[in-house]
Amino acid sequence: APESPMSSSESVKSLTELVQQPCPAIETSKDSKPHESSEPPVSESQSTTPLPLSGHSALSIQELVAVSPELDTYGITKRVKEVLTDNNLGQRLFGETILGLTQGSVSDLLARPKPWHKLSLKGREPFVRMQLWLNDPNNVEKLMDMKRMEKKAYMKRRHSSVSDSQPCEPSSVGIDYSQGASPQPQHQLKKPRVVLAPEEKEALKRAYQQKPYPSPKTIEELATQLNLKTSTVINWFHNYRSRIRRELFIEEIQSGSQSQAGSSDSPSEGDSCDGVDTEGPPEGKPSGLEADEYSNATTKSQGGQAESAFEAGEEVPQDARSSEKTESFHLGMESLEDTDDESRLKAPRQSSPPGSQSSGETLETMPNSATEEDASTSAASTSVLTGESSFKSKESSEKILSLPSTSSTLAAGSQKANSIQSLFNFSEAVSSKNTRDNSLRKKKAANLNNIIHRLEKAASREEPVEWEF
DNA sequence: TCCAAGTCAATATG
DNA sequence: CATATTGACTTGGA
Repeated sequence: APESPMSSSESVKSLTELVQQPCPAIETSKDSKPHESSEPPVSESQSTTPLPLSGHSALSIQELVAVSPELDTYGITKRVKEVLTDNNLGQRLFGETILGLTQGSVSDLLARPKPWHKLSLKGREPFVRMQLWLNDPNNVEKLMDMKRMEKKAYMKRRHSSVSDSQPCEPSSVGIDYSQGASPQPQHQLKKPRVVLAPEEKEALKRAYQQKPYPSPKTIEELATQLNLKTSTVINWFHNYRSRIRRELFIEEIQSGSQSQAGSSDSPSEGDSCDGVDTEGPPEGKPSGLEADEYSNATTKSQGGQAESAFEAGEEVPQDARSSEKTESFHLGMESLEDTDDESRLKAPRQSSPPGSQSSGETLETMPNSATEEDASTSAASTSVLTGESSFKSKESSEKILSLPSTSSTLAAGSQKANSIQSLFNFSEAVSSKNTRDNSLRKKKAANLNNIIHRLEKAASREEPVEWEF
């Protein structure tokens, strides 16, 4: 139903051609790459292409990816989703047989595709596979067959095990865990999977707002205070950072470039914070990707404040799990730093009440590298807290760095390609919904921290890095 | 070593 | 059942 008028179709061509007809005879056996030369070592490793790969061309997917023109990841996932739902094909089947990925990964990929230019070679692979699949006239049919086969196998199995009530057939490979006895005990060999409580996540998010890249010391403290393993805290930060980054990417795609300097959305602006963060559900685009998550610390400043947010958890030695914890602390965000030594500049008392205007600049400064931590922390956190106001500096910084925005200046081969897709410019299609401006803002603020971090890191270096935020 | 990018796989949700 | 979320792990780069 949703429109999908785009005249896309052709863009696809190029890739198809690359696949279908290039490579003449040259057989392969160990490849003798027809291309240039580079990278003599590595590459092969082995098979690398367990999947069908439509018609099995002589080229490996990796090679295809390497020569693939820029693809419209968003458009591809959109079409794949359509085809799958229209034909009642599940992500699991599709993922396992076409992409070689698990259901969860497919779900993620389809829901939040990253723009092509942000993907690594590895990350592009699934998209090339999807494109290939879309180009295959029998794609659906093949998958349907697979589905049937699976069902048949399943039926067969069921049939055979009918007799005994306990189909317990460890079957499969490997040494079964034999004396498992009752499936109750033991299992602990597989780790229970940590599940962070909402309060713990909140606390981590607050910590993130203050310092996206906590020092080992800070991490240690967080772990202790939240009663979590250090590795869990580290992993959480890694995951959170990269997931926030991804959210920013999709914003980038959806809101299309459009980054007109100048006026921008002046209205609103100051207000916002105020009360409730009314997540404007007003009207929604079809595909609801509302996922603001990552930023909803929502933190409307106010009240609370001071007091390291975690103080509470401190004196509760008993096991963390299940315990509700107090949860009381209102977003006190404030440096949880003081707990440790700390000394030198104390974070400004600053509670964040109204009027607290950010400390604008701060970036560009930071010349000295040593001691970073503190300085950046306070600066960053301050701006984050005040959110709105900090924008000023944000924009200025962007200017300084001249962000490339959509960049993606193709370059794929010599422009001769002409027909090569043009996708990727559906920009204004959906205009901007300043609805989520608020959350967007927070995300950007978070991203700013990231930028600052990288700037600092590069500060001690010369070379003209390539910044793309 | 740290980090980012990709994934997996357990488990939430629908 | 299917799809979405998410802590942990794997790779590869510096």
